[in-house]
Amino acid sequence: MSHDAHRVPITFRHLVSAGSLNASNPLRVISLVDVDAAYAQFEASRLGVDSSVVPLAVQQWNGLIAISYAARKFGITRHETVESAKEKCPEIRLVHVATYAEGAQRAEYNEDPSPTTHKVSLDPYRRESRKIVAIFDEMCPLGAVEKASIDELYCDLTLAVRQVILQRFPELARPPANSPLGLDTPLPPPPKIDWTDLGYRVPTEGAHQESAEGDDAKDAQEADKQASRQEELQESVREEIAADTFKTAAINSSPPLVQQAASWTDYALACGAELILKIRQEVMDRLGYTMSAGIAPNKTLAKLSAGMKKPNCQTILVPGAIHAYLKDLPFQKIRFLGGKLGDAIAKEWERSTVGDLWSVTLAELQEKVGDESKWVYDVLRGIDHTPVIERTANKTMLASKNVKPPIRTLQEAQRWISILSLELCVRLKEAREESPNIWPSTMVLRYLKAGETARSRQSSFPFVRDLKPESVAVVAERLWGEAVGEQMSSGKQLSEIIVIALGFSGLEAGEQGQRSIEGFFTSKAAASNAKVPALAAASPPIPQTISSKRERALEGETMEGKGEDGRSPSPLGVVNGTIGEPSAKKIKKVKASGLQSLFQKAAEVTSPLQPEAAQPSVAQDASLDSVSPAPLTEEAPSMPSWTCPECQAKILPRAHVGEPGRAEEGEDSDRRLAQAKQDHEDWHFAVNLQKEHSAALQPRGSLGPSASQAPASQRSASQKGGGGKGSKDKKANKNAIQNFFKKGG
DNA sequence: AATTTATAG
DNA sequence: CTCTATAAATT
Repeated sequence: MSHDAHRVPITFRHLVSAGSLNASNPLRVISLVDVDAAYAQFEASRLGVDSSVVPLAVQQWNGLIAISYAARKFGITRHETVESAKEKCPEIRLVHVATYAEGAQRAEYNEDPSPTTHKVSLDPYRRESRKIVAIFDEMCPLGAVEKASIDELYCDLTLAVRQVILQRFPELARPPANSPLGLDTPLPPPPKIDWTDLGYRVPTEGAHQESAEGDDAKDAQEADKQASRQEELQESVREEIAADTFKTAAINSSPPLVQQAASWTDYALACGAELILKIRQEVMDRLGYTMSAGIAPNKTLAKLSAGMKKPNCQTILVPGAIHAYLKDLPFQKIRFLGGKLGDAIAKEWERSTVGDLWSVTLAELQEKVGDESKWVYDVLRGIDHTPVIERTANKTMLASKNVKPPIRTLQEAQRWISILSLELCVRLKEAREESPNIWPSTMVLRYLKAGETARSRQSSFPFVRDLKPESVAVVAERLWGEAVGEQMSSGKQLSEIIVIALGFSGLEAGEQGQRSIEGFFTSKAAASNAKVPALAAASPPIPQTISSKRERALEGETMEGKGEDGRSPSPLGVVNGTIGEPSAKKIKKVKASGLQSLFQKAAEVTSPLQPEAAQPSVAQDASLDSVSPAPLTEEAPSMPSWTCPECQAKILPRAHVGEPGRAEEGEDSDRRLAQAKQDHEDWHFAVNLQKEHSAALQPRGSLGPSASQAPASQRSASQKGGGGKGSKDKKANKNAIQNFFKKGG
């Protein structure tokens, strides 16, 4: 499937236009990075052992929740019991997660915690996670960093890559002066790429490739077949460990591998790989953790790629490799197809690989999966426009406990509530170190009675600068009382509560927190309680509604409404502010799952420029221009000229030239002015991009092996203890930069 | 505000 | 697939 011929040429606009900064840009570069066996590495580090060599597992009660790669070689897997693991590897180092004990002020590594008295704590891992995220934030100043989980994050490297390309090829900032197509002039042929050290490349079709890295993953997998020959296995594994072990695959040197880039897309991905390599090295240097990464044109493919070579490897998936790779991939490995949706599809068509489903039409898909169909259809073809959302802070935090034995009395309830309250308190406090103004608008108490379904009770939660566990507990107990209190208050114990959870939601970085906070006080002012208003008077005057409705609306439009796409963003969060979405809804909705929004909105955006998979894409860069609504809304439609706020240049409507396939019935000088403005802004964009100094990604000599690390001096700024403030400023600055680019200057 | 659903280690 | 966490839709 050599569809190169069909592919739309990559133009200057794609490289240089702020307006082209959308999910369809062929130079889009996304990465998913995850910490290898995260908890195991974290614990190993804490204990001063090398988790790549020492078989180690993290245990939670009697189960294992993380297995070091060294331990995996013994065939030990997640969800295995401690006993079973010891059988497979008698010398395995087992570490129990930290726990909160009654009366303690914080989670600790207790000797032998019991589920009857302790509560598991993942706090230490969240802390490490934050450190890692901070490094990414620091080193990806131009792109969004989205924390996907405690050990995974996405980053959008598109801008950083553009910057690198423009630094290396300054002449690309402007199309040739005499080019009639202007920004729509195709870029010159792409340069060569030195793949040395950039990671494993998923083989492109036809061409048999060698891995630039070791074959660690293969070795790692190899031992996974256990059964009766456990002894031999242990033996062989030991030898293996003694012999070589963990090559620092991504860092080792391999014979130079220089190739002509198949396209600028490939070159861009290679640049992304350089960046990720450096960040991974930085994380290794500062924190000592290995990570695996995928570098690809979108989130789905980046995630798949990251899983291909582990641990400590990064994988690059270029367009030319997508088709062959997806063809035989079990489709249920695709993100979000691993659950019920995937099962439903598998059952309906009795297929298992992505390629198997290529023959299913969109219409057929719609019949069975309704609103998700477009997303599914696209993702099966390697297309995924979901944006990387700048988000490193959580919106909710929940501390839950499966209580054994079940709670039967108020005293027992209070005991667990105090522990859960403490944990929430600790976590909120730590979250505030990063976002000082963050506070939860709501507190939620969830509980599960034996044999029933979960229930919950919630109420608004007041802002308190110096939050104490007791304060949290007061609210929690009130909720408890409302929920089940009466039944057991008088000592008569009824229902058995087997799960109790306490959480915060509506966690918002008070950007303009002041206002919000004031609003809270003024609206509920009443409670004349000085410092700890509502809390002191726990029961009666708790504010009913902090109604963050306006804030949500605001968030939806301000932040996400823009998306990366200028017109139809598909943020994970926002579902309502859908743009024009008339048709999509009518189809029967078999699933009605929470994925719909995500899918359908992402799908909405057609992606003619998508370099991915079998897309016989059709040309129409035109959309890029229509993407700039800004000038139209902010200026009088009839305005014959526009003055650049940046340089005061007076811009006149663009002359009639170029714009193939776009020759509408002219007359709209407005449109041409908008174009001219866009071009002008693009120019600023390019210039600024060239000026900007990327701390992380320094251009390395044309083709040589990765050049020296960016001098620490250049990026030092923050990082030290007082990280709180520093990282905040950093983030603000970053947002400013991003906004600048999004608005086109 | 309450409840349910989906997903993922 | 023990438990824990998160996001979001529905009502």
